[in-house]
Amino acid sequence: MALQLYDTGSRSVRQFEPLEPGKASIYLCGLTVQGPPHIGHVRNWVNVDILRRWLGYNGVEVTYIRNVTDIDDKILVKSAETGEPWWALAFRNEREIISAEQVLGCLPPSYEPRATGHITEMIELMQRLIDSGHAYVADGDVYFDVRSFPPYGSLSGQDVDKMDAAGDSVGDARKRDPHDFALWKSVKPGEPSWPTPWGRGRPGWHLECSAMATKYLGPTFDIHGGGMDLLFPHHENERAQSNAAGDGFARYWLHNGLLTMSGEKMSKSLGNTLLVREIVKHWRPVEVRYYLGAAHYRSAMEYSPTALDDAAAAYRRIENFVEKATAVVPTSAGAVPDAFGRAMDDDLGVPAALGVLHETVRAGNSALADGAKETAREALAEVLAMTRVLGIDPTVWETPSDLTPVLDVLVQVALGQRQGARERKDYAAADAIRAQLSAAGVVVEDTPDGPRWSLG
RNA sequence: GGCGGCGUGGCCGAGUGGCUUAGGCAAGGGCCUGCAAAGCCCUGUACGCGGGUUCGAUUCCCGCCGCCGCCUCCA
Repeated sequence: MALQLYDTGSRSVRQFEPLEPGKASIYLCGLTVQGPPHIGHVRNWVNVDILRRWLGYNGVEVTYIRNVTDIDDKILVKSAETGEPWWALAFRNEREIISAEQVLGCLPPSYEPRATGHITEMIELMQRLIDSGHAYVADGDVYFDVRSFPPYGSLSGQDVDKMDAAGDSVGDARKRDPHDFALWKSVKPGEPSWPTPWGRGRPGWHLECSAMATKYLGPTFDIHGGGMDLLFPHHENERAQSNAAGDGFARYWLHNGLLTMSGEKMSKSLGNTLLVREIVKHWRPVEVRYYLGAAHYRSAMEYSPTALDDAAAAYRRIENFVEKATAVVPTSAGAVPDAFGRAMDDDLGVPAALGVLHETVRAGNSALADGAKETAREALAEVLAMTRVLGIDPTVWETPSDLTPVLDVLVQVALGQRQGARERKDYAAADAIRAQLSAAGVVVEDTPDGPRWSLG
């Protein structure tokens, strides 16, 4: 396939050539399960989901790993505050991640490894780093020696000598260099710990991703993703650990633009979060998904309810066409238009791809109006193919309830009466019926083929 | 102080050295409709500011202003 992706590592758009033709391996930094997921997190998942679906459309088999960080400082702090065991708190939030992802129609990862389940792999990696002189032990902590790895900083474009030192590092005599970071933290009273050759303790944040990515995807794999905010230090450190240990690690680094709210990054620390479980109370999940996926994945995005309303309206336009066309010229998904494919191949140009989608919808609507059935059918097949790639296929998202047939009978009775009134030219009575239905959420439209109703 | 990015018409959001009016939403006009709704057609004339390069810049270069992210946990 002709997919090109912007690779942060080389700061350029590169042809995507997987390690193994026909297959692609993707690692995404998941969440530290200190809290439930907000829409900034899901934006990232939706974008990866679209990448995955596009690869799948092109016949590429994807292995997708997204980790769960289920042990870290914040989880322990929260646990101490509330009295809920750290593992219960972590698991509760992990389950909500899975729920949020399902609600927004993301295909589940191939696997979601937990940090606490991979201590052995982390110890092995640390041992390799210590043996090769890239890590050292100090008072039961294990640190990565950044000066031993000259490329350190090049992924994120940082120069160690010009960086501010981490605030908590100043005066820390255990570190050889203030920029050294902890691979492993020695045990503190009351905290969970695991045994290592250097004493008991728990993993630092960066180590786990290297250990798990290479365990499931191999020493070298295709794509490593995550939010832009993880580039430094997290991804820089991951790459340093793995490359220093001799692993090729990620071949393409993809970074997702951040979602801001009131002009600031949406984040748990700042407290300006909008949770997935909250937003889906106000908008249908597919509309939320359309909204989150509509901007280019690398662009910054400022949350706005108005923009969400606009996105919902845009999605309904597609949905309306699919409903109408399916009733007249039913068909299944065909191939996507070339222009759509070119847009997607260009670093996942979803905005441009949506342009093609909407143009196809317009052509389809025109064809329906003109009675050009074959043209309409072709448009529908294309629209279904495109919406499937974007994960917004209306025929999948439509969830008729068991009561729909019952409701249909009742609405048809009312519509029959309305038709009678219209034929008598008693428009006041006809409109009264329509108004009553509308008040109950049943939207009635008159079409050349008779009235149709839907739940607005 | 260092690094990266952004500033497009009412809003969201693409893109390019001179025909693309990208696309969506909203608005106005029209067609259709008993009236609506949906749909279709038409309309807005935009690229932060100041220079420079060029026959020509929104698109390239320089400076400035404003905004965002990272340099500390964070998708």
